[in-house]
Amino acid sequence: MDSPKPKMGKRAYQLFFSTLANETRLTLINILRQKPLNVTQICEVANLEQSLVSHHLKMLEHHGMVFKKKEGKFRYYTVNEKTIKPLLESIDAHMKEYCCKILAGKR
Amino acid sequence: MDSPKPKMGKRAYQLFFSTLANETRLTLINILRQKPLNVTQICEVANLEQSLVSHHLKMLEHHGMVFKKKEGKFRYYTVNEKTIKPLLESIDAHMKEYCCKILAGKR
DNA sequence: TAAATATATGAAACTTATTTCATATGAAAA
DNA sequence: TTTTCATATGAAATAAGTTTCATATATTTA
Repeated sequence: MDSPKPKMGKRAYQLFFSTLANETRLTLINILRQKPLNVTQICEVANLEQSLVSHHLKMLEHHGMVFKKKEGKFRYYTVNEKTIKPLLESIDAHMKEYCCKILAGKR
Repeated sequence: MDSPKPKMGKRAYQLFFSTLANETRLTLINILRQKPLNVTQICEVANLEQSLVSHHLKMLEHHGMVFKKKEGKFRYYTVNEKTIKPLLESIDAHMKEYCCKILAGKR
């Protein structure tokens, strides 16, 4: 007996996807996938303003997609590999088939 | 040698996530997960206005997440199980750990 | 302890997405 | 062949999300 109904509320999914549905946040995630960095470093690498980066990191952290570690006056952020890796793999698989079609219409 | 860099452009991911980052579209996907339905039927089940549903189905189809099949004057929509199933599984796994935290702050 | 550095945050300005409404198109039924 | 039913679509109205700016807080260094 397989249940086609979702186990979590729609709202939870919606928040999850919304968190990733933003180019700035995806940039941050990809930067952090290489290695942990503090806010200032992230700003440099991403070439983005500090307050913008902080706002987005906060959201990512709040949704469990990155972790924050205090170190003196610095805050080091790391990506939640456990979530992000399999997720991006699922999506890559989908993209392989539909990416062109998707990107064609937009911009 | 494992590449931590993504294979697809950020933009593609962003579009992918945006497509799912909407409660109405998630509703439609969940309805279609049970079985294919035409637009009128979807409207009834979801209790949503026809034009709203059509707008969203169009986007879902455009992004390869549902398929459309003509049948007389009806248009039957089916969910792309191949994409949606593993995707939602990844997310459920993440949710199991972070859902409470996430939902606590919002609403 | 005053100045400097790192990060966070609230709110306004701005941008993008969603919904609604009116109407168009296309197929089938009368 | 007109009417009805099913679906689609453009555009205005509305809502939600993002960025910026000014400033607050916290930690170190001088």
